[in-house]
Amino acid sequence: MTTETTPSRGDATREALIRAAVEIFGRDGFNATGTRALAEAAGVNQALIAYHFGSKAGLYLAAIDYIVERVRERIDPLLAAINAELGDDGSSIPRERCLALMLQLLDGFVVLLTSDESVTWARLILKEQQDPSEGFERLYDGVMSRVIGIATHLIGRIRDLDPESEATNLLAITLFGQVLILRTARATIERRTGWQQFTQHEIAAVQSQIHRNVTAILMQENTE
Amino acid sequence: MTTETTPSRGDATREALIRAAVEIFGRDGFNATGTRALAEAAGVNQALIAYHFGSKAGLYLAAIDYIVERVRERIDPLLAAINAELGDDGSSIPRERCLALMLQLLDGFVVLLTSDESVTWARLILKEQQDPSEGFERLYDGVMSRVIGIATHLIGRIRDLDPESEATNLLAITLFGQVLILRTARATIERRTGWQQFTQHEIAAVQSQIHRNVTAILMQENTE
DNA sequence: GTCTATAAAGTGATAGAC
DNA sequence: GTCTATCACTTTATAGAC
Repeated sequence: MTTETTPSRGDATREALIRAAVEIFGRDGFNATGTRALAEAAGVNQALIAYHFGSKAGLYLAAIDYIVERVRERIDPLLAAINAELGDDGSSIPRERCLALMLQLLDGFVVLLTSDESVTWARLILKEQQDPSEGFERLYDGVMSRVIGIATHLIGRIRDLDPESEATNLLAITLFGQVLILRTARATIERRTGWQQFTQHEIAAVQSQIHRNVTAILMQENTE
Repeated sequence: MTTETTPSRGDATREALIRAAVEIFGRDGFNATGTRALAEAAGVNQALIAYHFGSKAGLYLAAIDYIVERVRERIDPLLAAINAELGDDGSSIPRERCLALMLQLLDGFVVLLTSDESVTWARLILKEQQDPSEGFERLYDGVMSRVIGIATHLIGRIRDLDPESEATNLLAITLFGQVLILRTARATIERRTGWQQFTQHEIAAVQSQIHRNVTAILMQENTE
């Protein structure tokens, strides 16, 4: 009657395949991943991939959409809170408060990037950054543009810059670079710090370092 | 007579295969890359991969070694110059000079990471960071450990920290994160800045931003 | 919606001629 | 050192039974 139906057997199959796809596509890449490996990991028959998603490529895009949804579940509340405080044109907010919001945003990203699930997501997203496919559009529109958009907005207020300018975007990018390195240089960080996984201690250490760096960068006197 | 011989036909085949391997393994990953694609890109016969390198895996490791050599050609002079100035225990060097050396090191990395060749290298290295194979050992020992080793040494002098400590390594990692994001978030940066490639203007913009950030981070008053 | 079976094309490695 | 031809598998997608 409506689009809201009770979960059917097919829905369970779709879900199992998508979870397996995020894991296996992320690890091996699209071309190196076989439909048999996907089906086996999901515990379903190989022919069901074509039935439910049309093709291996269809399953891949479903996996990308799944990642976007999971990431947005985590960051949308944070982004909404910042947006609400910034308001339509609440340029009366002091820069110290904007810095605090920026640090909150980065803290959220540290937590996200140190979560176990993010290992798999990061692998897939990194592949799309190096060789964008149709999936990158969905990642960019769903996650990246929203996050950097807020960050440039905050930075614009803090340092009295045009949020759309090349310089502001570049500054935002270098700030996030400090956090994203947690996943991009994964193996090297394990070697240098001995960290095998991120517990409360490691997360706090990273957040504290990021706080010091970002405060120093954004609160320094104007130069040049 | 000696190991120094004139280049033979086989040497040209080896070189062509390695160049093709860096390109194609980097783009598609090890498992998704076919020996026929490698041979065709190199303009040689498919059977010559097994003849010269034993297997597809042998060619892959030769490609990793090739990248390590090319990167070291570029960074070893810089590292040697810094090491020479630091000396055996020249703790008399002022921290301002150490900051200048740190900025030189990061400038060199900006130039390296904005070069056309580095697009391909970065793809392969990123894959090894996410899923380390035997190749990662060679990358880490040949490049990463040397670079971060120097950086933690410099940071130790500038901020009076133990170069081996977790905190110093974490600080060094966040500094390099600002630069490495140039390649890791490749597609997003193109979207936000409109930069299609890195010319003199883009390189200067990045270096200038990194200078401001790193100076602010390393020269701030001690906190906490 | 799920299964088995299979068609058509692709895989890495190798044998053997030159 | 390079070639062709081929072996033994694996691949995606689909046809058709249930």
